[in-house]
Amino acid sequence: MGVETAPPNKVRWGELDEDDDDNEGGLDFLLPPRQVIGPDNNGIKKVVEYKFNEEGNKVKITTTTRVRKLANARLSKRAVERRSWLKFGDAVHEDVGSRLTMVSTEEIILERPRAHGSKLEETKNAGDPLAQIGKAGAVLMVCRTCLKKGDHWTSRCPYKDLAPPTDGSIDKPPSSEVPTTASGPSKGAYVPPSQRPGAERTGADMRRRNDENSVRVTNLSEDTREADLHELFRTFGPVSRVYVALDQKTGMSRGFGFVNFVNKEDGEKAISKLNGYGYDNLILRVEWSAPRS
DNA sequence: TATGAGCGG
Repeated sequence: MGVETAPPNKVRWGELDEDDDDNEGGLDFLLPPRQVIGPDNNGIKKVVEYKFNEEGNKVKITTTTRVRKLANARLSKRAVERRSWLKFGDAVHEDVGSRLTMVSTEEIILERPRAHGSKLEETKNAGDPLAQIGKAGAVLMVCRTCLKKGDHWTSRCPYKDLAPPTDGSIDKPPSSEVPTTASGPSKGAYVPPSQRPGAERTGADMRRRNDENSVRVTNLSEDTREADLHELFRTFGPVSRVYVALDQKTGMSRGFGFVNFVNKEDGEKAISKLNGYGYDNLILRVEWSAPRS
């Protein structure tokens, strides 16, 4: 009386004792005791027990099981703390500890970007405050070279090779001690060799993108490298960039590439000389490239 | 087979 008992049907299978399969016969006292080894660090638990089988022979039974790692001992302090948090949302109706993970059935609408200025966008976004963000973003795009707003990034400035804006233009303090790139190198400021007056545009500068005078080369053999293309095309004049399209996954050449010439005439020459030229067993196709979208 | 990668304030 008054003894606390576990509620019926609330027994967890994992806590069940495994020796509820007593063999009738009552000879079990003749057997060595049951041994439990582990669980070890990998959660492997071994149970060695002895029984009489149906023919009355003594048999040894070894059971190896993987047990769940004992929870709180391995949890961080923070994780233990989290367990006492109040449940919220749909989970308030859940029993404590009944579920660690909730599956959200909430519907999440994802906006599909649409071509700018398409009819659908115009009508759908009318009066939608979120739609204004895109326009605000355009205003944030201010070229640091020519200061034009909403047209291009600094790296794409059509005037990037021309003189930078002079002092006295917008937003500049009249007499500033602060060295600026816009007003040319200040005394003693480091200027990379590639940017010193008279420096030739080669090597490292080739990475710099310039879509002008871009020549597309197709039907390249798969082992053509950018260096090979450069060798081949540089004979016509200074080359500002060489690119061989590679497969993102395999790293293999996709068989085409681009060569940018500093001077348009050199591109013309290259096209007229190299288009149809046999290179590595293949006939090259060389033509002006369409600007990339 | 065939028109490049990535970086933003």
